[in-house]
Amino acid sequence: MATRGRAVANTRHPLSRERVLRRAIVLADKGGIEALSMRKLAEELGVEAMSLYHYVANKDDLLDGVTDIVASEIEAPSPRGDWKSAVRRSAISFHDALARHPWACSLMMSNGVGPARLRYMESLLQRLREAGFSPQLTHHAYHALDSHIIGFTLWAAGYTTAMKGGPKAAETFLKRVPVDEFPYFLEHADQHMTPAKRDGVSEFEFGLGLILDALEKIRKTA
Amino acid sequence: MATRGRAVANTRHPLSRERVLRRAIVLADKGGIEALSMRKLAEELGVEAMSLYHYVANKDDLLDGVTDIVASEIEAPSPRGDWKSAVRRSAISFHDALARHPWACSLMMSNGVGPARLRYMESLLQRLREAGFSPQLTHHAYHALDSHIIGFTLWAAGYTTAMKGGPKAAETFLKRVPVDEFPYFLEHADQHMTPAKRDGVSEFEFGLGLILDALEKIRKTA
DNA sequence: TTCGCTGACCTTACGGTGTAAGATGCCCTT
DNA sequence: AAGGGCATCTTACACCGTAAGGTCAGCGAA
Repeated sequence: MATRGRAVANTRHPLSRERVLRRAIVLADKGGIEALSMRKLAEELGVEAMSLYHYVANKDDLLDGVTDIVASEIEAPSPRGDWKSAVRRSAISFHDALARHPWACSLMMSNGVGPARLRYMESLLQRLREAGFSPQLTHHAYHALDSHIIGFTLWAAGYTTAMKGGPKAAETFLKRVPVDEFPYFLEHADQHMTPAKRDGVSEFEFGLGLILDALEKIRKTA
Repeated sequence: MATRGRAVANTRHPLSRERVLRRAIVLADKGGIEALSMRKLAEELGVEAMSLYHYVANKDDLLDGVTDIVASEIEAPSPRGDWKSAVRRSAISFHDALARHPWACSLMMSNGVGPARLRYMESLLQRLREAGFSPQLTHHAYHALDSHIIGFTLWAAGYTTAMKGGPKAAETFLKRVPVDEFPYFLEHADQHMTPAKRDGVSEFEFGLGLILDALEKIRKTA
């Protein structure tokens, strides 16, 4: 074997933290966060597991790294235009980034904030303050928005993975629920299965609009 | 050894699914969800790991079980009084249950809905419908509330675990953030560290009130 | 009484995980 | 040519979930 057992790919395309993190994202996107192990990631890179430890301190560090890359995909709110549509656009881009990488939802919460996340937070807080929100109201607005974005997307991630394997699994579950005992639950589930029974607005954007409108009202009366 | 190697505790207090699940909750409350392993749980019960498989099908089944026990701690909205305070009370009790068992947040999302969760959902949906919400608005209201409750509590869980080991770790992190570059972030962090700089309302209840008020407004105009 | 069944519990084993410690050997500088 | 740095590999350990099958107390039937 060339270079006597040393992985050949590395000589043409050496490893780097960037490359390790990128590949980790690909792996997690493909098979979920539980499919991302040091050994599998190393194999994907044509390398042994322990070699990765020259680029990440440990697995937590790796997770911090990929989480911040996902955070870097969030679009900061534009400083121009009205605050509501700027914040709405940014929130939707946050939601989209998490929808692309569903495994990142819980990491966003549990892990520390990296540089990209920090920049996003700063830009959102600044946009709110400059729109005339008080420090206290900004504080509360930030948390209301963050909770909604991550909470909703986490729900959506669980929902879509539960729907994997065709809708037949879901149907057989629903068949088991007695109609006379849980009519409203079944009505709710039905609205999920047949989009025609909902209005056009997505669940995410409805809740987002709710929060933005309520904030606007408070801002004006204050 | 009495009974020739068989664990002695069991003869006085035999195992049962209930007992297994209860102990699992105690273990998770103490050391987080990652401290809950089949082997440690078995040891806690004075038994070998494989014995647990007579009471749970596998670890997922165990997690489903404990999740539904947490769900059973949620207080259903009262059918009396105005819908807003009934739903608020119920949402707060949901938040409290998750605060008692922070590890349950993500399980609530990823795992299937058990009987207790089903009853909670039904009671909330019913309360909304009977307050005059249309099926569509009920659908959206449910998701807005759920997202806020779970999203916020998940954030709080991560925040408090990050604060473990005293506030000195957080302080040294904040010291590293340049004041001139991230003034609004630091203002926000400061509001977390010194409660006096916030108003009296908790972040959770503020966002909850926002959503409830906005829903009430829509309900009345519709 | 004794047989045999049942079912609760245990033993062993396998393939997976993260990672500590140290060996190896290429490349660059001197 | 000698030597050092450093990227990579090897080996090893403790832990994980769980498949397969063994053991034995207690009980009902003969």
